[in-house]
Amino acid sequence: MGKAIKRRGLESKRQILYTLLMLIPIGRVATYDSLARAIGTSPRAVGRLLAINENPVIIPCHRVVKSDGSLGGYTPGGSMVKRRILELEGVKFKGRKVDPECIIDITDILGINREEI
DNA sequence: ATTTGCTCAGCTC
DNA sequence: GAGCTGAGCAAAT
Repeated sequence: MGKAIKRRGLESKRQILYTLLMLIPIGRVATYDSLARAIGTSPRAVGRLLAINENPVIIPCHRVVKSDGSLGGYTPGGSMVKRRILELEGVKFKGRKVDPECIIDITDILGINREEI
């Protein structure tokens, strides 16, 4: 399985993105950049995909934050709600930003999936 | 910590 | 086919 991504249409990327989102552990958050690199696109594209997505219930888009730890955007409800959800998940906040320790790289998840657990 | 500029991808005209 | 907008990023101040 090395290359998980192939040059498919948007469909493929979206699918993968959703999967990765669901792979993010509770109490942790991933960055747009990480996801973008994972699926082979740019951070903005990820944001766009998340924005257009219409099932926030099964898609934990709230677990995606900016590289700086800032919340970024959140269409259903706003950043306020996003922060609230994250806190509920157990994510610690450092003032206005997410605690760096709670931010994980998606590649790390894949790594531990292969070695540990 | 805050501000500015740039970049990349998707969407619209 | 060309232009605009944006759920961001990086660098500079």
